[in-house]
Amino acid sequence: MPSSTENLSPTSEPAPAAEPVGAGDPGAIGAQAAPAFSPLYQQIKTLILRSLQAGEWKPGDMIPSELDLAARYRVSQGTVRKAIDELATDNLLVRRQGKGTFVATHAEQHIQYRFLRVLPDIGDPASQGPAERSIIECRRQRAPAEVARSLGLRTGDAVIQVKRVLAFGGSPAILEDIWLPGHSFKGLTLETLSTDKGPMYALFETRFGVRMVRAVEKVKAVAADADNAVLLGVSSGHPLLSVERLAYTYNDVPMELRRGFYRTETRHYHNELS
Amino acid sequence: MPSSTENLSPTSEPAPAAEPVGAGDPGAIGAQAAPAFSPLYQQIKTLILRSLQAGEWKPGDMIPSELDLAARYRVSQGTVRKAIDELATDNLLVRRQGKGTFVATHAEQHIQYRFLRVLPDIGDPASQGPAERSIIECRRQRAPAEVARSLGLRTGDAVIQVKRVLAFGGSPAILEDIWLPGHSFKGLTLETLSTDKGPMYALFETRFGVRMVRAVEKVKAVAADADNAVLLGVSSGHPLLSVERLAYTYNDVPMELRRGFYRTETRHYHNELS
DNA sequence: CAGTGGTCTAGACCACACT
DNA sequence: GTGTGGTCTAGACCACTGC
Repeated sequence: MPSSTENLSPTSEPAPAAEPVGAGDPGAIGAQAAPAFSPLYQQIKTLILRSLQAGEWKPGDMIPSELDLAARYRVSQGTVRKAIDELATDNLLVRRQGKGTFVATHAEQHIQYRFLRVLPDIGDPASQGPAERSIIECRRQRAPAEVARSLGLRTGDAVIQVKRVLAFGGSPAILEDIWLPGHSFKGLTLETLSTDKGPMYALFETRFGVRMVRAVEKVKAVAADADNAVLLGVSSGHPLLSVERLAYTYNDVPMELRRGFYRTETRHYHNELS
Repeated sequence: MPSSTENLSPTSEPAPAAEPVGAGDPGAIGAQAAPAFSPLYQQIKTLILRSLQAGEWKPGDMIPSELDLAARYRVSQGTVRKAIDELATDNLLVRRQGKGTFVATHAEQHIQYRFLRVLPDIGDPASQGPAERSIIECRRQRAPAEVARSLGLRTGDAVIQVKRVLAFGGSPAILEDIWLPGHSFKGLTLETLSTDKGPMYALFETRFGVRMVRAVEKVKAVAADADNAVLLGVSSGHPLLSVERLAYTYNDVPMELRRGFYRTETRHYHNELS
């Protein structure tokens, strides 16, 4: 349990005498017509996000109670609640009644890889069992132009490339190429990846302090080329789903580019619209 | 603007003397251990949903103000607010500050077909221009087993099948087969579809009172068969994205089954994960 | 100006989890 | 029991819209 008063163990927050979060003087910053009005709860949300980025609370950790945070930021519980509500619907935090509010993590993610949108055509999601992963290669290299651009690097910067195959029930299903900024993933080796069990994104959290928060995917239908065909056990020209993913950490910083080829004869990419 | 007091023009709601929405006696219904506890705002949400289904407020309409609804349901404004908040995040309602809260609609849906997840690989979304639609056929027929099962009908029940092609810049891009329950779409003809401008789902709202609320899609990569190849202007065997959509109205009632084949050489299916 | 949604507060009470 | 999040209320005030 956290210490009773947050102020007794000051972290990076202003001292007790601090202001109630920029109260009462909206628009004093910009000289121009920028409306710049921001609700209190939004500002609180930003402060919490900052603590998340700074690693003050790590994935899986319980954050201070709403009352503690309200005292710390000098606002009412309701305002903190609204800030946390939004962070929770963004999947950055997880509320657990009676227990507390926790930093979301890719480990223990109920019963699924969090971002993997593949389901078997028939049977329940669990029927395909866990994915069997085999790393084909993991090497440090210079970023090709396109990869660099996506990751916000310069061409030639160090990146780590991982190539792997996922199989279900012994049958290869997904071939993935993954690019990671070398700077943030120093020390990632084939050995590390091979010994690890559990989602790759969970490994990123524990070993590199990188938490993937959201991602964008571009899906296409393509014909298998010779190399992919061999690795996936299909004939050349076979239709495959091409899934290109850009994953972001906090603050919309891109941290992973992933290109996957999916066999979809007995499974599909699932999506919900609303 | 709505009349000042809702009670003076009672609709289907209980008279003024009614109870405050099942207050103070939780669990009095079931004899068993069913916890059955439901927050007040959830009950309000259900009541609002019921009014939406019943057509008391139609797509595009403004619903009564929060204060009016609070009076009508005998709860505080805050409780109504929370109910509306959830309906708004579900895209069933749209809040407009200073104006009111409105029933969401597929017409005027800012600047896009609401459920079409296709974007050009390069350039901004608008660069592909509006889709050029050509209806190939529209016929009433008996539901095949699989279609009937998806739509919750019996095999052989009347359904309307629509086949159409969407093109961008004169180049065919999407071939769609659409199945609709005949019962709910009486009078839908090729003529109707051809003359109409605007999203098909908007037409469904105005002409048939059917509003699509959410949908689920299954995406696969397939090879074009002879027929599809001709209609899409590709060679047989060409990789296509197969997108199977089941769309639902209020209350999770399935109302449309749609199977699309997408050419994805210069565009992609876009998806956001979080 | 009045009417609408949006924010913020303060306090009471409920439901749940751990000890 | 104590502490946590969850619900509900009531009222004050702000921001935007349109008359």
